[in-house]
Amino acid sequence: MAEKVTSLQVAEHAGVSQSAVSRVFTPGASVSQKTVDKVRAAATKLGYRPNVLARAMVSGKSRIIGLVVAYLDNHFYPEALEILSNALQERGYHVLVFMASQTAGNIDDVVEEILDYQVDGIVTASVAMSSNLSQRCLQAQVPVVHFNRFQDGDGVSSVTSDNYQGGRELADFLVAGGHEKIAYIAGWEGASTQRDREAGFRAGLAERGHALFAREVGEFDADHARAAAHAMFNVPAHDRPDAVFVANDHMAFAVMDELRFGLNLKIPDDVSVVGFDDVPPAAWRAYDLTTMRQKANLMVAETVETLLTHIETPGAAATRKVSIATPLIVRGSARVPPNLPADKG
Amino acid sequence: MAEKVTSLQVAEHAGVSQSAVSRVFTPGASVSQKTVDKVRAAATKLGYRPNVLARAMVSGKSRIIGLVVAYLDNHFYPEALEILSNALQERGYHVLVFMASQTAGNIDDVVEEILDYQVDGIVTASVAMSSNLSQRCLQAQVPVVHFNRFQDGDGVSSVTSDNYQGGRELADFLVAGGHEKIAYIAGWEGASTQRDREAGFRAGLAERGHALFAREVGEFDADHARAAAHAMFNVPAHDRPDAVFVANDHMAFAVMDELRFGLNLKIPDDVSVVGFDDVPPAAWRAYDLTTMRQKANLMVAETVETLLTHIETPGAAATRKVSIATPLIVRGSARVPPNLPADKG
DNA sequence: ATGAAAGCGCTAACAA
DNA sequence: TTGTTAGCGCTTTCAT
Repeated sequence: MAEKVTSLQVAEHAGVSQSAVSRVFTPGASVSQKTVDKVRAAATKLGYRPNVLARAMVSGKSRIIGLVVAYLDNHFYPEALEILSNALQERGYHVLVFMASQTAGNIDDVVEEILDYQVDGIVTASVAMSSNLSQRCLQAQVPVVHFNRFQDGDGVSSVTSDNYQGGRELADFLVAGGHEKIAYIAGWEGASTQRDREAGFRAGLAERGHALFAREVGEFDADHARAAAHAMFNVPAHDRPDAVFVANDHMAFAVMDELRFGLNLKIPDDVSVVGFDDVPPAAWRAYDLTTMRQKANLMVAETVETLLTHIETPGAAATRKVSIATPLIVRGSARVPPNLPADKG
Repeated sequence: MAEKVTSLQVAEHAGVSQSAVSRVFTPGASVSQKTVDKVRAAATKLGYRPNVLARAMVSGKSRIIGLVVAYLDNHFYPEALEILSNALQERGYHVLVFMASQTAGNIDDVVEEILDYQVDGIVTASVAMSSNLSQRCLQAQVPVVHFNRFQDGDGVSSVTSDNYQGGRELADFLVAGGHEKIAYIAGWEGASTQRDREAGFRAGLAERGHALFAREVGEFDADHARAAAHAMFNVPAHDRPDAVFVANDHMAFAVMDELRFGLNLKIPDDVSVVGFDDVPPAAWRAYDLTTMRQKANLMVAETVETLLTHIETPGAAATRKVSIATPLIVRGSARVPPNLPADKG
């Protein structure tokens, strides 16, 4: 029936000092078995549990990680969030969510708010930070890891896929598949993922004596992507690409729908489509999308590792820029090079 | 360069008392404009921001809402989470995420952990709580709202769609469409949403002189659903249903894929498929799924409203059981009754 | 309107 | 190993 049980009450019940109670609930502390027993008994009886906030105040460790995330409609992020939250939970941390509207200025306010909660660390998912802001976190001693966004300079770590190499291999794959008119539908131009994927893709094409045949911008948004596809493909057959790399799966689905149902093109007979991410719907039979897989669990593992290292050895750890290889997942949405068997992932 | 600025430092800089600083940052407090100016100036200069945790300790209000969520793969939940987090953020609250593994016992531990953070309220998304646990929250004075799960008794509020009525209208729709052999693929049997949708569906069929032709269980899981569809439809044509209601969209996509690509059936010519939720992929042309829309934003709005009412008027507010109507979204995956024009939602 | 003083519940020296 | 004593940074009486 008690509304709030404190360590002091437990102490009185157990006939020990308040600090004894504290020690019982502090992993590495020195307490006799007898004290432990008495305290545990009293605690259970009263329903006592340590107040995390009070602990945070004095210890300076809140065991809260702030997560800044911009949009959850691309299924890659919910997936990552689930893995991240689970991984941190196992290590005794929890995720406090902050939605950052697309608004540029907004992100600054959001970070300030996060800092107000005395978080032990910050993960930004697909959100760039002004170096001004990075400074602020640095001086507040709060380590930051950019997830799925590369940013150089600053003292911030980042974990990304090797987007450049991924783009390049996609170019290889399409050229090897015998395509001649290869196009690209870009994501939001402010994103490092977009930049790197495109740069790698162009480099790959160039290496094999090709160049981009057409290009539109999809902004990482389904509606924009659909419009981009329409503009790109609603042209005389001669001007129409025979392959297109769409900068992420989320857009690729909209593109495929527009091509098949809007423009009556056959995939991959009339046009090959490849994406990037390998989110769950990519494996659905209705899309069966050939794509580069972003290994979400590996990316999260590196993120957690980096963050906790910085938290637990303050100042000591160097900023890391982790880049993770993306395996090509060959499915049915793109014509396959003769010697490469399709593998239904 | 300062690492942590306290109100005391600001006070010294501004030449006022520490409590004056506190008052400046407390909305309804009485301070002279002069003091406000001095303090604000000093605060800005030093980069001071109030420590939310310290404030929480003394005021008893953490402005943290604990969210328990089980899985994010059904796109309905990320969507809801995004709306929820934004709505709370606007009201000055933030969401602390706790993943509850499917494990039954786990949920108890998770709730205890949440309570440790002195949250002001708890939202459970599609997670049931033992009444034992509800008690615990009640006595801790922490209001709980079940999102998308109905639970009677206890002192917990809940916000759901009107799943019973939704199921019933789906039955109406399929019968009116001239279907004779109507089947159902169930979700996880422990879920109130599953129970209510099925009960409503059966009632609707019965009212019009029909009965369930076949039934399988999909557990709200794509793989199970696929297997269920296979078992249900891989039979002689005579025994095959001509319509199926799948308990949520997430499963319906897997079912559609199995029917079309696994068993070579035409939708809706050979079989009509309807779902529940209206998650984004339902509108994708490759699925074009007729479904009942769960109004996520309305559900979230009610959840927030309920929760904050309980938080701000402790004890006073009555527990609410909100139920929200689900409009039928008619698309192309089901044969349409003659007099009802298809509306491409 | 303002300052002094008393905690919120806890951890971390410091003695003993 | 244990108890005593300071605070962590803030809000909130209570005087003034």
